[in-house]
Amino acid sequence: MEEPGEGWRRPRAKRGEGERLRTEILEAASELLIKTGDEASVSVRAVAQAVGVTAPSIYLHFQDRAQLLIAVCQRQYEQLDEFIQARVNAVGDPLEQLKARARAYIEFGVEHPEHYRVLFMNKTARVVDLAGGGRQASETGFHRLVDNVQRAIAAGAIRHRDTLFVSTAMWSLVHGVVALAVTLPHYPQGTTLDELVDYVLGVWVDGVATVA
Amino acid sequence: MEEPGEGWRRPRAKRGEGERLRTEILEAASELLIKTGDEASVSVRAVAQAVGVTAPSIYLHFQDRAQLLIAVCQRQYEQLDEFIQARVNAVGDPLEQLKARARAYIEFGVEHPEHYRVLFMNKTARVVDLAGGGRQASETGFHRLVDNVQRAIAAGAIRHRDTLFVSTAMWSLVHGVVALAVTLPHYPQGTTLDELVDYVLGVWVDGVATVA
DNA sequence: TGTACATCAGTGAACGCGCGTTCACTGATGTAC
DNA sequence: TGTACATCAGTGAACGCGCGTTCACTGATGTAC
Repeated sequence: MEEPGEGWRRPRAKRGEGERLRTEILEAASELLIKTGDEASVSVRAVAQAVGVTAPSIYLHFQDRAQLLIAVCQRQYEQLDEFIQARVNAVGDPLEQLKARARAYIEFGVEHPEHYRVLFMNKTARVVDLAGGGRQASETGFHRLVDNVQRAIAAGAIRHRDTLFVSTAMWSLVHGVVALAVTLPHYPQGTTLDELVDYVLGVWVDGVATVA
Repeated sequence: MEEPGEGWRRPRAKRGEGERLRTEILEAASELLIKTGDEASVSVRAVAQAVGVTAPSIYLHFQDRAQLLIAVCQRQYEQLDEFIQARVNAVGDPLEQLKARARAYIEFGVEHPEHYRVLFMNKTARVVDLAGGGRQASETGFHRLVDNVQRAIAAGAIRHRDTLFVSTAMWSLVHGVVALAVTLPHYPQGTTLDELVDYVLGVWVDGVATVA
């Protein structure tokens, strides 16, 4: 934070630099989401105050609060995608890639719990809006999984033939782990998350190799 | 509904029948949760209006809004437990019981999506509060699962020895399915939920039999 | 070099809303004598 | 059988709050002549 608390007022941007505020708003909203851990706390007024600007200024760059939140998620979604790809690309074997993908997804979710909530656990999960508006960025995530499953099937590591079907099942599995982890304070009880993930993925790859 | 809309006012209870209002409040709150599909819409005022009473009357029976919501969940939690036990008791084999349990859990969640959200997907999941206040009702659910896993291990259907560990993993699996089902409008894509559940459970019981 | 003007990045005040909660009260119901 | 009284199940009005959003505006920055 360079700004000193409540009364701070951001210096006005030079001409032509109006877009800078947009970025600052997005960053402040994202920070606020992390800090408060609650989507409801990311109000137009709170974001404006964090940036050091009055509330109506937000509307210079976003149509309304909903669009602001979608934009926040768009960014986060892209970061999730990058994070996963970096991990996956470090591995060669399709099945190992699938496991690396799952681990990366879980790690990212656990480390950005409130963003994960907004993206995948909200009543109308933001990932859906993303699929509407910024189709490209949004669909990549799941389709990369589908591709990965495809390669794993081709390599003989997965028996079932419908890639979409297997991908959906696998997403459900990892989502369950993340969703409980970001929700229950004492999860997982009596063990570590890593151990649990090892076990779950172990069971999964074993079963998926033989079940049709 | 016996009451005709907005202007309705519930006749006042006879002396000694004050507790009746408590039940009516709980029922109205539960209905409201289903109808609006949104916890935020279950406001003290909205519940009061649905019952046909003024807002302050709620405070005759509940300390505050949070306690009201907890009580709503308490009821729902008990119903979930009953529903699952009925299904499980219709089966003999421990592993089949485990599958029946999973299916029942998923079915209940999908058919009471908003209650499921409040219980298991909220930021501070209500199941946690329940564990604090009404420990008995709350802990039963998970411990019945642990018992079931224990029996399945004894029967040789599951290899891993730590029952709590395996139970946590299994809960994560089924939670993932329910959580996505109550969140994504087009889930699961290109197939039915039943088919998906069959596959997921098939993979699970296969893997769990051999993986340590 | 000077000045009138357009543009741009915001501001300040206000709107109406629904919320949880408190407080002093009312009026029907039952009870004691 | 009649009446004073306590109790109980609510009511009505008000509190202060934060919210999203709109609207008319201001004043610094750059541009044209």
